[in-house]
Amino acid sequence: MAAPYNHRAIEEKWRKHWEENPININDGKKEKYYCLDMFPYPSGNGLHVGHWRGYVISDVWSRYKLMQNYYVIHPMGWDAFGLPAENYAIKMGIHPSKSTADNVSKIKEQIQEIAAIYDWDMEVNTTDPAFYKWTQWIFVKMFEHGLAYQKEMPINWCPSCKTGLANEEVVNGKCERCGEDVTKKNLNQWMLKITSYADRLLADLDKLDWPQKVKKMQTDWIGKSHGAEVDFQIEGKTQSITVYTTRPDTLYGATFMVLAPEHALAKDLATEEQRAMVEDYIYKASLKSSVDRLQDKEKTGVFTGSYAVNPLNGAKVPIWLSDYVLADYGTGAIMCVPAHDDRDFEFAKKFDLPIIQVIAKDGKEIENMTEAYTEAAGTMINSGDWNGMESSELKLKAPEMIEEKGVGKKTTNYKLRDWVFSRQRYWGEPIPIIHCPDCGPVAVPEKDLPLLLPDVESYQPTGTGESPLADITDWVNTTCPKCGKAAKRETNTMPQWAGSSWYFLRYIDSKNDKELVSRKKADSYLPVDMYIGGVEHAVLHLLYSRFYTKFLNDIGVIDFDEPFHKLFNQGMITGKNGIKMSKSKGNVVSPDDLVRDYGCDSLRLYELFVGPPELDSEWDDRGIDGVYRFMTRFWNLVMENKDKNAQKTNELKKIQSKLVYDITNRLESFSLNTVVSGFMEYNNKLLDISKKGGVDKETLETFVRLLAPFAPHISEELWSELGNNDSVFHHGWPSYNEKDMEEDEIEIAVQMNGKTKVTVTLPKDCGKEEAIAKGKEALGEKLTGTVVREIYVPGRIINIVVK
RNA sequence: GCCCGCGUGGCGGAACAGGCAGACGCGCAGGACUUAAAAUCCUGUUGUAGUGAUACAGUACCGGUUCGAUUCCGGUCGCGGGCACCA
Repeated sequence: MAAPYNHRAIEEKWRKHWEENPININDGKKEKYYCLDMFPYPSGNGLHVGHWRGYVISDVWSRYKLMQNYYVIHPMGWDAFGLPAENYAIKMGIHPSKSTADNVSKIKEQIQEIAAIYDWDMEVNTTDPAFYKWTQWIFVKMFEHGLAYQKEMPINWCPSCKTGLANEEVVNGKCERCGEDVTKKNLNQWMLKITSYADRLLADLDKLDWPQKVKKMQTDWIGKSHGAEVDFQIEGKTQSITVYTTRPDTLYGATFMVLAPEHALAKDLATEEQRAMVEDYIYKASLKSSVDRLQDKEKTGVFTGSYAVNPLNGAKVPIWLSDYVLADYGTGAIMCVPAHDDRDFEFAKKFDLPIIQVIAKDGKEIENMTEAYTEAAGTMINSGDWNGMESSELKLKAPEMIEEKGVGKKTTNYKLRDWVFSRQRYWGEPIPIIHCPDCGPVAVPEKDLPLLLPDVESYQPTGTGESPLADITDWVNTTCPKCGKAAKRETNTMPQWAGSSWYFLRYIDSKNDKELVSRKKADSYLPVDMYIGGVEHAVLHLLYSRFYTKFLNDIGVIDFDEPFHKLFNQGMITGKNGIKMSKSKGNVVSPDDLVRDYGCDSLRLYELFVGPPELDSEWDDRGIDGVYRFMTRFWNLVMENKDKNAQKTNELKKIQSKLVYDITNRLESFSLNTVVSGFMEYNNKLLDISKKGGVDKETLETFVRLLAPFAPHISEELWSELGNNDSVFHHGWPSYNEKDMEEDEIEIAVQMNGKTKVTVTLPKDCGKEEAIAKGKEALGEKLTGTVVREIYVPGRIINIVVK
């Protein structure tokens, strides 16, 4: 009796073996393949089975590429700065530098349980000064190129995390991290001018092999629109108000204007009688949080008392203020066409403002309008010289026509805002700027980088809008690098996204202290070929990384302008009923016990078997038994047959080729759950054959080679049991023989009126006449009625249509 | 409100390109082995009717295209996700 499957002994043996004899070697000749995981932040809770799945998927893919003879770049690192790590530290009362280091070593141990082929020599950690030196260096370069600038403005503020947030970090008016309602706070902030890359960020999405969903989310986030800016002269003043509209075709229907309460002219426009009301409205609007602003569906507003002139027809239109107009989009002012815009319609109804239709729907004006007609479809009416034109055509031409008339210009707009980059927190990269009373903001010289984060006792956020660093006077007080006079350091830190926006560049040259990455290495090993991670970063990290990459390309650090060629988003593993795994819900499944009881190989297979990798799956521990049974049976199959010297029959030839064909196709299309079911299915077939006679060695070896990327330990062990002395990963990916898969006879279904009645076995190249005859014969007595049509699709179906 | 995706047994899920729906696995039921249990192996497992071969129904619902629809088209309902006053 051969040895039973002992996962613990086997896995321990091969882990040690791989450590001493690495299987992924860069010999300088092989083509590279860069397969990257989204690096984790070192949470104190450790890994759960959901994290595992992503890492298993990327490792399977990496090992597959390895077997296809690539030099595989498959690194891992730590996104250790930022709010989650700091909040954890505060909660536990441990200094973040210590708690993150502890968590990193804990998680690293867990990640090593996966037995992925990570190259730990490449490891990076965003909190390592040797790493963040370059995070700061990029900021300095952006500052020098005018892409990092300061601005005093009301920004999103999380009262619980006590810091400012980027637009991307506010989800439904709440803080992305802690769920607290986000308020506004007026702060002087460092901003990154991501908007100057808006067009390229949008256009280059076409180049990427990414899920449609993610591309669309980025497209929507960038939110490019085409339209016109139109100038409305203020009555009795020399100034005019510029509005942005995507519907210049409706300009004749503009019956009033609305300015955001924060608009620069808002106060000046108030007449004596209206002044008190206007100032009251502006004050109240400033107190509203973004949640209030979202939730208050009911329109509010105040009349300024002033009027403007419609530049086309000279009509006098009242100027109102309302918080439904956003101050930071377009010009912060809009022209209102209540007949053709829902929001303007609602506002006009509430404040009893005139409604003029300028598009005739189906050739006539709508009587008793109860809602706005918002489509650009119909003939123009009440529109002076535009009357009779088609609205959809006019919409496209109007911007130029307005430009010709000298009352405005054609323009585009984006929803994307510049990136609020300052955080009033301790645990981040200090922004390397010195504020000099004479020179203004001056970058810390490159020779002084990294600018170290000072080690302090008190790192709690202050909540005042000042960073905790502001209290460290010896650190704050310095001299200006330009003029040498006394100056103060910037005390805000960078957001968590700063390090993660470029870390993938650093892995391939992680110890270089002269450059961010050597150009030679960058040209050889970058960009990333396959990027695997959750979909939650669709607009945050993935947009920021693309922005950074384009900038670094522009300044010549790298020679490409998109970081990630292909993106795969794995689904989430949830607890029962689709509830997200979390410590507070008590439904976290740790991989540790499963690895102990079933082995790493079984857990790897089961992580894939639970469902399609791109979809969310509910975790159910029980299913792993099935995978473990498969492993045992396959083990027994090989052990029983390895020395049998069984003949290779035609049947076995066919099975071998079909196995390679099926597994490869499923793997290529990332249908990893069906790869595993395929292994089970073919194993069952071979067990059957084994009972009848035996399975030849080549078939067994082929199976082992295919299984290797999925279950590496057992595959290496069986590979050696089959008499091989080297690693199974050095034998390439198996190929199949088309001829061996050909069938002489094919069983096909015989239908009557499209419903299958019987099956019949036909020769491979059976002609129609013979096929129909055999089909009818097989139907026998079931064939009733008059035959009106006979359909034969070779290899697929016979269908007899009767009446 | 707008945009995107998805609805298949008791459960997770499969079905290449419009051609035998339910592969594979879990669970469950019965059997073998065992003093017994676990493990293992075998058989069955969409529903209804029938001892049975078999018949009919069936991929959220209604309709269409087709010899034939889980697959394509239109509509309805349900679930999930994204955006959310962006003019």
